[in-house]
Amino acid sequence: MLSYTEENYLKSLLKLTFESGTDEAGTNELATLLAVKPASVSDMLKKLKEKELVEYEKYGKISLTKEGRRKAIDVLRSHRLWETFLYEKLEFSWDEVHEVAEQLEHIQSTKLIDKLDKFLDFPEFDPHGDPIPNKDGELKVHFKKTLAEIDVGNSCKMVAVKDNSSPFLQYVVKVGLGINNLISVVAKQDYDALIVVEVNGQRSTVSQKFAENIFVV
Amino acid sequence: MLSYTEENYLKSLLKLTFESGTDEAGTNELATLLAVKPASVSDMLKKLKEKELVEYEKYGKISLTKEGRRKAIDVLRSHRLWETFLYEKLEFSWDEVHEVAEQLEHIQSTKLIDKLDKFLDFPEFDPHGDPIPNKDGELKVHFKKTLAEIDVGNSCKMVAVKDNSSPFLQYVVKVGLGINNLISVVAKQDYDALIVVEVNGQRSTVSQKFAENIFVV
DNA sequence: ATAATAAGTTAGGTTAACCTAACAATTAAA
DNA sequence: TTTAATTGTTAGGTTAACCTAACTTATTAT
Repeated sequence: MLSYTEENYLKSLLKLTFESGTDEAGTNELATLLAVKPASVSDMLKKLKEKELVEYEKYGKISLTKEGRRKAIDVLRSHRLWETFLYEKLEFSWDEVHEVAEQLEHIQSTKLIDKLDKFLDFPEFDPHGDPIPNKDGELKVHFKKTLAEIDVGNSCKMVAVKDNSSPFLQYVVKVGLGINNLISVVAKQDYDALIVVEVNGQRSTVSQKFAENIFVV
Repeated sequence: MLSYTEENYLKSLLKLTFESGTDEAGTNELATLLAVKPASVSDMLKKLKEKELVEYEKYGKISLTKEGRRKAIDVLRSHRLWETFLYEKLEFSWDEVHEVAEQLEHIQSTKLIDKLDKFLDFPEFDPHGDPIPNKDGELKVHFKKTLAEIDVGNSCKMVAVKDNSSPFLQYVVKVGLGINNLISVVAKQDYDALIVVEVNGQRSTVSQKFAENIFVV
C-alpha cells in the first residue's frame, strides 16, 4: 500500500515523462513540481527505488518501472474520473475540479474507482480533454494537440512524433526539430495549408500533413 | 485547518458522547475506539485543548467545546452523505459503505459536501438509518430506536428521553430508570400494548406510550 | 581543458503522530 | 480506610516526510 505522498511522487514523475516526451526526469524538476526541496526528493527516491517503483542511479536520471508507472496511471485514472464526476454530476466549474480531485485521487479503493467509472458511463476524456486511463491502465491518446492546431503567433514545445517511419524522421531532423525544441508558428497559408515555423532561429515551411504528425504541448 | 487525525479524534469523541448519553468521555475509551494507546490520546488532547476544541483538565473528563462539536458534526455529515452516495448511486452494499466513507469524510471542501448534499436531494438519513446533519449542523433525530422497538428477550441501554415534562420524568425515576441504565424487555402484552421491563433487578410494567419516549441503544 | 554554473546528494535537524515503560491519581473492594 | 485495580500522564524513543547547509558530481561556456 502506497502513502499519499508516494502516490504523488509517482504521479508527478508520470506527468514529467508525458510532458518531456522521454521517460526520464530529474530531481530538481520533480522537486519544483511537488513544491518540495530537492533534498526531499533524494530521500524519497531511495524509498521508491527500494520498492522497485522507480529506476535510478545516483546523479542519474529517474524513470518509472513498469509497476511504478502502473500505480501512477491508476492515480491519474482516479484523478480524471473524479474531475469528470465533479464537473458532470456536481456542477463544479472547469477551474474548480482540479484542487478537489487532488485529494479524492488518493482514496484507496479499487472498487470505488471502478464503480465511479461505471456510474459515469466509462468516459474517455476528462473535462480538460485529457484521456482517462481505463481499468487496465490503457490510455487512448497521450497528447492532445498537434502542431497543426497551433495558431499563428503562438509557440509550443515538441513532445513526440506520431509517424515513426525513417523518411519522416529524417525530414524532422532536416527542419531542425527534435524532442523538447521550442517551435513558433510564424505564418499559415490557408490556400495550400502550408505552415511557416521557426525553431532555434531557423525558419522552415512544412505541410499540414507534417504538422499533424508532430505532437506538442 | 484540522488534520485527518484531529478530525478523527473529534469524531470519535462525538460518537462516545452520543453513545453514553452524557457529553463526557474518558481517555481509555477514546483510545480503544481509535485503536491507539492511551498515551497517544493524552498527547493529542493537549493539542486539541490548545486549539479550544475540547475541554478537559488532567485526570478529568473530556468534552467537546462548541467549536469542537461543530467540527465533529461536519465530519459526521460528510461521512453520512458519502455513505448515502456510495449506497444509492454507486451500488455499494450496506456493509461496504462505511470503510470507504471513513476515507472520504476527510476531503477538505465545504463546497464539495454541499454540492453532494444537493445532488443526493438533501437526504435526512443515511443507509443505516442514522440522521445526516444539515448544512447548519442540525440533526433531526439523535437516536434511532425507542424502547418500544426492542423485542422480548433483548436488552438495551437507556440513552435519553423524548418527553422532557416533569410528570414523565418523575415516572421514569419511579420505574428505576436513568441515563445509562441497562433495560431488559421481559414480556409484551399484545392486547393492551403493555411492556414488562427489568432494570437493576427491579421489574416494572410500562405502556407503549411510555416506551416510545425512551431512547435506547 | 579548465572554470563557472547547475544539478543532485548527504548529514543532521524538525514536526506530527505514534509507541513503551514507568509513574501518579482516582475509584472500587476488602 | 487502606489496599488493589483501574485510569490517566509523563518521559523518552521511532518513523515518515519534510527542511537547511554543506558538499559532490555533471554540464556548459569560455
